Amino acid sequence: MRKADLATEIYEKVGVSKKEAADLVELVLDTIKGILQKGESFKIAGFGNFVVRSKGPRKGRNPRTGEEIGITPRRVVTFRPSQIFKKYVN
Amino acid sequence: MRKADLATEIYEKVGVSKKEAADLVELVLDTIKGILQKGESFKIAGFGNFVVRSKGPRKGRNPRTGEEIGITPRRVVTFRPSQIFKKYVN
DNA sequence: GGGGGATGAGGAAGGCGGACCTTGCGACCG
DNA sequence: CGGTCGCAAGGTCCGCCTTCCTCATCCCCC
Repeated sequence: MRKADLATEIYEKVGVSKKEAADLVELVLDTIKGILQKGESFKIAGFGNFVVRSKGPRKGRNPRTGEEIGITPRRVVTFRPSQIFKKYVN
Repeated sequence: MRKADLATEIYEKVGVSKKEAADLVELVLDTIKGILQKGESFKIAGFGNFVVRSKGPRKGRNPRTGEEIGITPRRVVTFRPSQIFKKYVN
């Protein structure tokens, strides 16, 4: 399932052209991306929260050589799914 | 930042009414939610992937009593942010 | 637009599962 | 065609997950 497939689903749901569907998908996602890039968390009831978290330094390693390397502190975007997803246990 | 704020941002970006903006936000998010609820992963280049993962049984506990409780296996929706978010280290 | 009812979300304690993170290249999406 | 993603191995550390109550949000209707 990719972005194009999402556009298709929306195209089938609503009476818009495939291009319009693709455009608005792009618009919404891009807007969310912009919000997160500003470092701001983002909550959607009945869906989940995008939370920007700060991670401290850590040790990683070069997967090829196995050499240890320091991982710099950074901000990461995490997604906390809504409770509703718990229903889909199986 | 909440869903209503996202609608406002989109309203400012594009020449649509606030209600229309809210509607299409709802539509896109709801569609994504539906995809994930079907247990299907969902990739968006330059944004991130929603991956449905299966989690095995585990032990939790009642936070009030401290009593141990078994956690049933389940499917969870995780979000793997795109590489582009790594740029926003600080 | 504002108020009220209803639904959803967060937090607390603590242990452990598992996700993260490194580099570089091949593959594939866009 | 260009840019982005996935994967490889392995250790560390983080955040998940329980229950229940409170608060905020949200939706609806006037």
